[in-house]
Amino acid sequence: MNEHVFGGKRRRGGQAATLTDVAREAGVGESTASRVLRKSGSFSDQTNQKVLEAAARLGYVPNRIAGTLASTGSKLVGVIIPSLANIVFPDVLRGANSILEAEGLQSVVGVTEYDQAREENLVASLLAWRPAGLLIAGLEHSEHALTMLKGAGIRIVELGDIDGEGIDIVVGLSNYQAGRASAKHLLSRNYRRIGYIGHDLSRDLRAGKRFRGFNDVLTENGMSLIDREIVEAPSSIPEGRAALTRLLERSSDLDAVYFSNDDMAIGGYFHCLSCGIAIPGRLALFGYNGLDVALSAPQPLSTIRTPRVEIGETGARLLCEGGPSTVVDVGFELLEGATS
Amino acid sequence: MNEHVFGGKRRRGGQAATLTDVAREAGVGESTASRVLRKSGSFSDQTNQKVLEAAARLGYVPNRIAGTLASTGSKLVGVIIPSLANIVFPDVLRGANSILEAEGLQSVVGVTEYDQAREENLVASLLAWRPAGLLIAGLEHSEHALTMLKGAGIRIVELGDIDGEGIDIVVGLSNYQAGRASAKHLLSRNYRRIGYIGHDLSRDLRAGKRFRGFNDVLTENGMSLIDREIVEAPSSIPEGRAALTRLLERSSDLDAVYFSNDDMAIGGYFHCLSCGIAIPGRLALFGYNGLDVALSAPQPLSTIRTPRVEIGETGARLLCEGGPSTVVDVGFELLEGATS
DNA sequence: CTCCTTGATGGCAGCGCTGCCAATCACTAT
DNA sequence: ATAGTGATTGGCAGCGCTGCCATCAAGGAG
Repeated sequence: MNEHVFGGKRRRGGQAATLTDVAREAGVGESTASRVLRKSGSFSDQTNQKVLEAAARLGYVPNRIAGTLASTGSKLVGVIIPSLANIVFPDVLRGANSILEAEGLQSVVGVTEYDQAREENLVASLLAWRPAGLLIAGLEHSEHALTMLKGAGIRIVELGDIDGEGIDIVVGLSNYQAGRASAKHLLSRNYRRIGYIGHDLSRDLRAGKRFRGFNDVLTENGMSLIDREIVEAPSSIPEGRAALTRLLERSSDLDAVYFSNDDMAIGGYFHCLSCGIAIPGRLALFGYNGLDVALSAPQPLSTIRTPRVEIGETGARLLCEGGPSTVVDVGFELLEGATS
Repeated sequence: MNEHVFGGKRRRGGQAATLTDVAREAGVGESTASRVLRKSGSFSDQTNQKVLEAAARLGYVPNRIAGTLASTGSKLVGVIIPSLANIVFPDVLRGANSILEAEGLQSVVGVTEYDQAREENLVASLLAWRPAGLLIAGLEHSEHALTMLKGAGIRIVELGDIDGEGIDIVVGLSNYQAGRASAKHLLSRNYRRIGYIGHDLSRDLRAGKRFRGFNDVLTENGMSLIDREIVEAPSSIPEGRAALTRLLERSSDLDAVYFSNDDMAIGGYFHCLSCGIAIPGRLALFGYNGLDVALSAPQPLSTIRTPRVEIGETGARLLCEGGPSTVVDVGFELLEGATS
């Protein structure tokens, strides 16, 4: 009765139709309507049609909140990443999302800005949604976050890094080894006066591991960095450009610079192009990530390609498959570009 | 009793503690425990402490699914964007997320890949979570999606585009006017033999509107495009580079090229650097978006800066504030770079 | 001394749905 | 005719929490 007072399509003034409404409209029981709408169990063609029509007539949108509470386990997956400011984590997210979507799962995204306290809060709020699983970048978490993650009783996938101990599933590559490989490459090309340009290493721990690997190789060969320039900011092309300018003002005799990632390195490359610094003759540049922009430059950047989309995909796939805890090393590829 | 059989911290073999457990452990009623944990209503200091300790002892994580069902309205906000493949939408997402997080809201993200059918599915699945609001890129939606959005009874914010009719709140800029401004700029610099390089216009409708604006200005001035090269793929730097190569093979006498966005334009710029094509003397380039990489290049790209993070922030803020339906034009800025 | 207010608390319905179980029906096997 | 089978259906408890209401003690006002 009242329904028609308000226009016939909705109950009480604009409130959304419920399963009960649909069942009543179709003249069937609640559970029958539920079965039809979820295509589970069995029902006749006639019933199927009646329910579907009723649902369409009422503009019914199922309430997954209620559905999730009533059944077990939600269709949400938490994704916690450090940053959206460059393309690296969007790539990971894209890979993960493509798999999750195909499995009928929805991503709830949190961004930590490389801050462990923020990460801890995000872990708590995402777990409160009782997600089916959680994807989280990196292996280092606060003690409390670790406790929550381990106690959540869901699959936890840690992404991007395998240098350390994981909780459950780990998909990534060795940043330490990537750093080592970069140093070996530069040494094999006979660069000896090497500088480093990096960003906020205390926060971007994976960049720190690369730096350590790089340094270790230098030390093992009786060498050390000539100079370094660390910016207290997230990595970016302008920061990289400014940093190389400063570094070369101090140490003009460097013959190679290792950058914390491709963003910084492309900035450096642009500086060299602007100032007519010959590459790689006068100065070699080496990056990390293998971004499009670095590979398409007039001189492709020497860098390490990381399979970011694949990391997201693999992580999401393992999350869904429910196998045993594992560590997957997706590896990396050193690209001998034209800048070294 | 049984609790201790399984380790004392959790009920029945690993299942998460509930509010009821916490209340029992603290020796208070359910509603009292609920009030303490939400810091709403009144309770004594002593009760406060008892409940908090009990919760910590049990490792209690509130179940927001149940909380949302019991109360009204969730703390989720749906965000629907077309792509994660370049930095544009991550920027918007970043802006939105920063505001939402401060308001205690969580983003549920969906990616359409510029596909309206996919968008429709995403609208349905996100609305099923009964979000507090929905942010969605663009103004063009399928008829069914439109019906769902209008009938959802929540705030809908459409982002990035104001050339068309919105549902509720619209935050963006006029892509059509941006296209016009780009054409006027090139004409004012006396370029006359202009080409266009674009990507998949039937899907990226905002790029299509820019193209239309650009073309309209040419027509109004009795001119038309000399040639165009459209790639059937998402925009990217390598595609832009390849497209300019092809375009110049066909029409070597162009004096300017308008690109569908900065990704494509940077690709073109790299091609010119590689082939020694003088910029802007021999060929002018014009893009769209004002990406970092374009502005930091040796010759800053002539382009239009779009306030992407601000669009996300403003959209999220208006969503939270609950004011009247509005259209916010955030505007754009034409950057006279060094490539025109 | 009674009435009213205030702070603190517990009980319980019910949010909308799913999962279980029982009931019903149309047939088929004995 | 009786029991057995499988497909189809409806009823209802209950997921974990919040919101409302009732309760109770401790004052303060009249």
